Order: sequence, then C-alpha cells, then structure tokens
Amino acid sequence: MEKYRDKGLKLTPQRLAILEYLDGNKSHPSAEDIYASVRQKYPTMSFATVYNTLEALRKKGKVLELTIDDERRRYDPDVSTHHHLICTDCRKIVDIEDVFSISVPEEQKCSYEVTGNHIEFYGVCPDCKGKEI
Amino acid sequence: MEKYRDKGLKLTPQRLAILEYLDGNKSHPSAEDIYASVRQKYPTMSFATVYNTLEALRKKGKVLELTIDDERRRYDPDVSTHHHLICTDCRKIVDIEDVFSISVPEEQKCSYEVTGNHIEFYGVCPDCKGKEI
DNA sequence: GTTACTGCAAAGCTTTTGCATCCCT
DNA sequence: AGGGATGCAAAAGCTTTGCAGTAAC
Repeated sequence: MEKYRDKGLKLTPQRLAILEYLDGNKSHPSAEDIYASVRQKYPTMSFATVYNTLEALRKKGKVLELTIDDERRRYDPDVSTHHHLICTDCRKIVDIEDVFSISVPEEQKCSYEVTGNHIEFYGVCPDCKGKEI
Repeated sequence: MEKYRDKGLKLTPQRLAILEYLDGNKSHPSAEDIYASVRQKYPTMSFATVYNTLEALRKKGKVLELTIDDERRRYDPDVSTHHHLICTDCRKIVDIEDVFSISVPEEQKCSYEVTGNHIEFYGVCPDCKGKEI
C-alpha cells in the first residue's frame, strides 16, 4: 500500500484495511459494504472512520464517488476513464473499459466549459434475466 | 392536463398542481423543490403526497428519476431520450438533446441485455466560471 | 359505494457532526 | 509534541410508512 504513502494521508491500521478492501475491488461498494467487511478485522471500526477515509481519498483523487444508485453512494477505486453497465433489476454494476468519442455540440454547451463525461448503460444481467420467467 | 387522464391515475387537485409544476419544467427539481412550489397553492400539501405522486408517475413512465445528484433525487418530466450537462460546482443541469450512437462492445456485455444509456457530461457553468477568479 | 389518495406524524436509512481520546509522523 | 484520526453517540437530511379520514371515479 505504499502508493498511498503520500500527500499527507496518515496511514492508520483502519485506513490500511479500507485501502486493502478497495484495492482492485470491482464491486462498486457502498459505505455499508466497506464497513461490514473491514469490521471483521477491526470490530471497533466506526462509520465515521469509513466516511472520513473515503472523503480523504476522494479529495486526493484516489476513489470516485458514484451517483448511479439512487439509494446510496457507491465508491470506485478505479479512477481511470471508464463507464458502467447497470442492471436495472438488481443494481449489479460492471465496468465498461472502452473509450467513446462523444462531445457536446457547441450550440448546446450553454457556455459551460465541458471537462468530462460518464456513460451509464442500462440493462438486465444474466441472473435477473433468468428470474424473469 | 388531459394527457394524464389515463391508466388509472386519479386526478386530485394536488396531483394536478404537481403535474402543472412539472409540465415543461427543465430545472430537474428535487422533491423538496416541488413541495416548496406546490405548497404555495396548497398549504396542506404533504411530502407523502409529493413522493406518492412522483412514484405513481414514474411507474407510468411519465417522469424520470435522475440519479445524477448524490445529495438527493431529482425528477425530469422529459422522458424522451436526452442527456445531461452538469456543473460540478453548483450542480446546475442543462439538457443535451443530441442522440449519440454508442453501444457496449459485445465482449464486454457480460451477458447483460443492454436496454439503454444515459450520458452525464461534466463541466463548469458560466456563473461558476465567473466566481473562480 | 369502492378504491385510491391525502395529510400527519413517526420511523427508517444514509450520512454528518461534536467531542474526548488516541496515535501516526 | 502536535495535528490529524478514531470511536461513540447524537443529529441531520432525505425518503418511506401506518393509519384514519376524505375525495375521485
């Protein structure tokens, strides 16, 4: 976890546990998910610490806060450019690594300075397709 | 508001007021926004009615629930295909009416059945650009 | 007359905050 | 040693729910 030893982030055991859980994690976990997992190793872990750590990481650009679930915030340690495919039934999310060349037509920019984009693809995952019968 | 007189939706004065507020509304209001506005005409209006109406409309496909703000849900009476350009500073949202031909590469679909997509463009609006100085 | 909606208040969830204590650097 | 982090509990927002009364159909 040496990659986090920088920019004034204090490395506490709790933070290391959170970082370890997030490292390479593709499940787009919520704070609750993170808390539940890390709590097994650190039973005294509190939600405040989870949120505090996530906010610190977000400020450093180490995690993305995803707003693709209307029930709760989700976090993604993959901060590289990518998009998401979301099951409209169970909310399972998979990454789409492709780069799409899309841009806002000049006449629709309303003088905004466009800095990026994120695509949400919607669909039904194999598990939920099976359940539909 | 005849266009809502269908599919078993009971038309109460409160619902009409909400529908009137939403009709053609491009501000992507939250439940709070809707409540605050409609309350002026119907001081006894309750949040339960606002949420109840929005849920009924959503089920009928008359409004979209947007998950582009991590603080609260926003609603959009424009259910036609369109995308959004969001100010990362003040969260103001404008519609992007263009159609983009993007699709998930077959090898990344993970057996999902893709049904649609929504693009969030991020940027800084003219008002916030001015404030940056 | 039925069935569905309203309003109110309380409850439920997620997220934030205050504060005393603790510990990483 | 000092400043930031932790843990706990309480609070704050947003959203949902239960229920009795009411109104649309």
